[in-house]
Amino acid sequence: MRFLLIEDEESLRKVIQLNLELEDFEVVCATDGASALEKLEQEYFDLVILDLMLPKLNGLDVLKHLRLRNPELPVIIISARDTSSDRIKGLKTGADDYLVKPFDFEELLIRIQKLLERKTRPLQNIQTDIVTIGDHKVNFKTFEILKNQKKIQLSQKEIQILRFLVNNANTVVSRQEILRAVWGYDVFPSTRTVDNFIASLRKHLEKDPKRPRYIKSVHGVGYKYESSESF
Amino acid sequence: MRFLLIEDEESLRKVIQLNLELEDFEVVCATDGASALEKLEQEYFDLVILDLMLPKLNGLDVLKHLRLRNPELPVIIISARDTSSDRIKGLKTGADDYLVKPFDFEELLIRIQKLLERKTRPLQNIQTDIVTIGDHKVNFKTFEILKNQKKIQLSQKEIQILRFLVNNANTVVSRQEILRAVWGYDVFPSTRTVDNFIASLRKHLEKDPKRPRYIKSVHGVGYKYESSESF
DNA sequence: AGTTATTTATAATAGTTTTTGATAAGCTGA
DNA sequence: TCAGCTTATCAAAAACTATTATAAATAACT
Repeated sequence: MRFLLIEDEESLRKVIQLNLELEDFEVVCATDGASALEKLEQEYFDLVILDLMLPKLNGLDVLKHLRLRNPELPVIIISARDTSSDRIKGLKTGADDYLVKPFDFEELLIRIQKLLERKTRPLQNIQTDIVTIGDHKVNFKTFEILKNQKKIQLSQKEIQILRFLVNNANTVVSRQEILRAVWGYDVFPSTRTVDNFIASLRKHLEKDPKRPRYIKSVHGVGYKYESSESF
Repeated sequence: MRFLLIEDEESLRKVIQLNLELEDFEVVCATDGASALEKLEQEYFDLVILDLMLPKLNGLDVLKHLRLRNPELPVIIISARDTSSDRIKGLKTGADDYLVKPFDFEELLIRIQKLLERKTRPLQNIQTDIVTIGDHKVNFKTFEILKNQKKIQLSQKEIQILRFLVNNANTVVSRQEILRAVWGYDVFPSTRTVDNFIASLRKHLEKDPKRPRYIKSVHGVGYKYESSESF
């Protein structure tokens, strides 16, 4: 689990980070609103801990911006402000929980656990081994595509990327998400690499790779596998 | 939706009950721990609001009993006790949220809504990701507009601005607010840029872009998305 | 080791989106 | 009504993103 901790005050940040790491969470920190948004665009996180009083861009604006792209990501606000209207404002803007400073680390931990418990990705993880895409049949078990009696072998990375796209059918996924899903957390090649694999998947699957019917690009965001109608 | 409100102090109980009923929830009350447990055995509830200081059987014990039978039922504790260890004890015993008295009714309502949302998440999300605007359907997940069987891809900024407008339906938002929410960083383009995106959204969504029905201009202030259900 | 296939990087080109600025049109209040 | 300010529209420039081909690095196989 990877968290983004957005907190400008150094001592508190260090304490929270250390404690979360002791609980075996991976913690990335940001110390102001602008850099937090940058990280949110570029990396994947499972949960965000957000201080409201930040330099450059205040916490609520960070939250608004984040929610436009990512309506699901669990966000816990930590703030010294403790009036009812502060809490209401935070929750209304889209935070999942609001914790008043100073707080016990244990309470933060419990609230984190409660949020993560609920986060499950249902439907999309049902894995079938053979998927029909147009007039091709993809066998994820044997790494083959069957196209009018002809078999084509896909490579490891090709099939993994295709699997990820198919699992998230009709949803736009960013190159970062693909990298994380296929390569894992640590060592990434560049996002251009993803483009190359997309190109070769299109060569295999699309009648006209220049006008893809199934693997679509979404400019500025990523790619999307389109199966049926998405409405 | 049927709630069980467990609170012995009459005036507070009445206030909460009345307000929840105004929100169209059905509210059943219990005034002590024993009768609360009895009701929980015999009737169905979608959510429980639980005061901790109760005659006969204290709130935490009620919660313990309840959880044995019903590990999923959302429970919100309301309590005058406000130390960290009280809150931790409550949450650890299995409450989903903990609200300190005195509280604004609005905050209780928001927290209730957040809990109920999560319960029904899978289905509800599909609904909130697709919004109908006139005879168009906007899919915020795929960045598309469906307009008599035709799909149109929206750009990133277009969809984000539209989402912001829709999130703030029937409220006037200034260009500055749009810039802050969508661009976020400290270097902004001019507010004219917003006008351009509004124009292109109108081109997509409005029958007659010169006489917009949904995305209205409010002279001197900004724009307002007027949802069809506002009257 | 040598050969082949796969994966990653790079760079030029093509394609889109975003921004700007100029001008026209629209509102508002004295 | 008219002056002064706000908003709409358009086209062109700038900024950014995707695709493609090609080549280098790595791994896998015989």
